[in-house]
Amino acid sequence: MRADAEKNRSQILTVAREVVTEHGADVSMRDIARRAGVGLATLLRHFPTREALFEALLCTDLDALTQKAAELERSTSADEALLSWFRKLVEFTQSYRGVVAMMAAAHTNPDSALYASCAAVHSAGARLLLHAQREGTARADMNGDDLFALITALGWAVDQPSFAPRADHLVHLVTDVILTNPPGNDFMKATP
Amino acid sequence: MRADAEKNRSQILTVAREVVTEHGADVSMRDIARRAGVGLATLLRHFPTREALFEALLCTDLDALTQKAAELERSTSADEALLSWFRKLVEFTQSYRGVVAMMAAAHTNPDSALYASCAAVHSAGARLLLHAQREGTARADMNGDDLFALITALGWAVDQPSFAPRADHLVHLVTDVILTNPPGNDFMKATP
DNA sequence: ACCTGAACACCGTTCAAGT
DNA sequence: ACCTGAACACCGTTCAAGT
Repeated sequence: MRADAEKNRSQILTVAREVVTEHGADVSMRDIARRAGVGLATLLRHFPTREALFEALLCTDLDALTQKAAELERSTSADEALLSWFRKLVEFTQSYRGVVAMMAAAHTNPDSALYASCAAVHSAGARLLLHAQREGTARADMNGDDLFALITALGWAVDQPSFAPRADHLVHLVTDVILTNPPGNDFMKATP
Repeated sequence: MRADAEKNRSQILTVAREVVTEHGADVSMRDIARRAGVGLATLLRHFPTREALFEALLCTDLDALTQKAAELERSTSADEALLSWFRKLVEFTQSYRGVVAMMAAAHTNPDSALYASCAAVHSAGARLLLHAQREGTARADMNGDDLFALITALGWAVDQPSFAPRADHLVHLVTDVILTNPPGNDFMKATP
């Protein structure tokens, strides 16, 4: 890549991170190009689609998540690994507003620039689930798709301003359903 | 309202129902106006926003849902009432693609044309939950917001093509978390 | 090679001009 | 009263023209 092209590319990525952090994943590509000081056409040749841009923005974090899954699998018990990875992933979905919806859409069509990363995260989660199921600490009537659906659904809900305040509690509720013997399962005595 | 205006209004509603059923809630207002054979400006004066249009499209069903809650509260046990109303509501969210996201957004801002209906549904659900909690059949550490969040999150997930096939099972998983003593809770023996 | 402005077909909003 | 076409400011896509 030519030097000026490389400079444009990194400039775009830096600015995109700022703009998206501020205005969410649905911000117009034109705005990003404007704030990066390049033509819209230039932005679109570096990143032909919005998802291509986000693939570049997220790949580091997504790779870290798949790696984290393997790491947790080694270091702790299967149920704890699943639980804390679940939390990590939900937390990740909050990195930018609207990014969960994009990932869920990408998960559907293999042509998306985000498809590969999503698939990797998906199977990393499926592994953790399977492991916990073999030990009997995760409920047996679930598969990787269910896990991914619950995580993204949760991420989407927490994305909504009206549900955000209950975020931690909602995570707690949903993780409860996954583990057969959740830690501190004393909700009968708890109060809202 | 003048006779021709009334005719336009009902024509718009009929056509909108068709178009939205086919293309989802995000279809362009222009398309609806086009297929209804009226100018775009006409459509927009009858329904100034997309949400105003949907309020008209959904109000019958939404009213039915709030009424159904009261009906169930009388006719069956608190946990069964909560459970079957939950299912009804999730089912309703599938009436048009993308309608859940709109309702969740409407739930946030009181200026939305859909706000009132959403609030009514919300409090109907909260009542059912409270009733079941008093009997000890629904977990105590939940409130109406959590219930609404779980339902819409589930509706959103089922809206995604990749998660749709697991819809019934996902509903089963999430309802399990709400009831303290779910019916047929034998998931340890079940297989995916 | 790489960048860019402009043309294009779309969107929802607004309003002056028609009946 | 009600309807409508058109102008407007936006969007993402595409491409011929520039360096």
